[in-house]
Amino acid sequence: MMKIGELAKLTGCSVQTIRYYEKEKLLKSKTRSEGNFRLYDASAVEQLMFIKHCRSLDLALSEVRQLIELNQSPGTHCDNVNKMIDNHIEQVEQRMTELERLRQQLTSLRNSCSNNRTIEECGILQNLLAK
Amino acid sequence: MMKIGELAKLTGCSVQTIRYYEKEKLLKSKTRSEGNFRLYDASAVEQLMFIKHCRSLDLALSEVRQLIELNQSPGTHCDNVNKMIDNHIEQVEQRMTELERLRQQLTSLRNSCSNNRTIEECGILQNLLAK
DNA sequence: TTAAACTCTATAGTAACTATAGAGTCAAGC
DNA sequence: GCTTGACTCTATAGTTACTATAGAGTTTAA
Repeated sequence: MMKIGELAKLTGCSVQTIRYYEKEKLLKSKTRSEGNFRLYDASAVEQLMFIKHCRSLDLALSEVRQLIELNQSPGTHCDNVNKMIDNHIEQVEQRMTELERLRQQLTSLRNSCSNNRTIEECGILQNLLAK
Repeated sequence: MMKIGELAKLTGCSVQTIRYYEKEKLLKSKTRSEGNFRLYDASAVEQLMFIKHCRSLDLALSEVRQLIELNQSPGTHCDNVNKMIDNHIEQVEQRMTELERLRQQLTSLRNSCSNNRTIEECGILQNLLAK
């Protein structure tokens, strides 16, 4: 059994994050020491790495919570897992489209000003102020 | 002079947002009515549209605040404006790169599962749980 | 005059943490 | 046995740009 600091080191999560996940009911320590310290076993490392992996894919904690719950019913269909990932891919693609449009707007704005101008002459500010 | 509701309608901002911008020192009403209602003139519409325009480009309110301040010194150089936009473009491009990587990972994850499987067989969960 | 529509301030909630404060626990060295 | 330092505990506030109340006061139209 290890204390929270060791779990943090093993997983690369911060101690506060682990406590936060506990508060959010994503990970619980099975026992406490006499001095009220959280104690974890190897399965906690697995569970936390699972969360970390999900987060690296930008899944929300609410989605991670759903996945953990789904994982408790091994016999049921996994359609909802597939749907979640499909949704997520769609969101990512939508955001990419938005950012591409944004990039074009910003680039065109940037091109409206050259160096060595004054605030008064600044093409960028003129554009932002227009209409 | 108009009240906050009319300003909101003219600019497409919500009433609460306008009050929030005031709190954040981005926009102040010059006077109040006898009954303590905020009163605005045409220049407030301009100022608010400026903020809205900046926000549509995803500039942070702190950056908008800087731009407003810069705009008060017409004679100085506008290098900082240009730099801000350059920085912003860089951030957008960086985020796009991240999202592209994410999209690939999610797609590959999605391909690891087909329909009509159980949670136990789910390729996605297996991947997420793996080491 | 009364009801509806509007406005005011202040406060809490959102997401996923991070960063304190102030107190308690534990292990090592003297 | 005592102290020091490293660690842990809970609780709370801060981050960003709003949104959504609550509870009170103001104004306008019927």
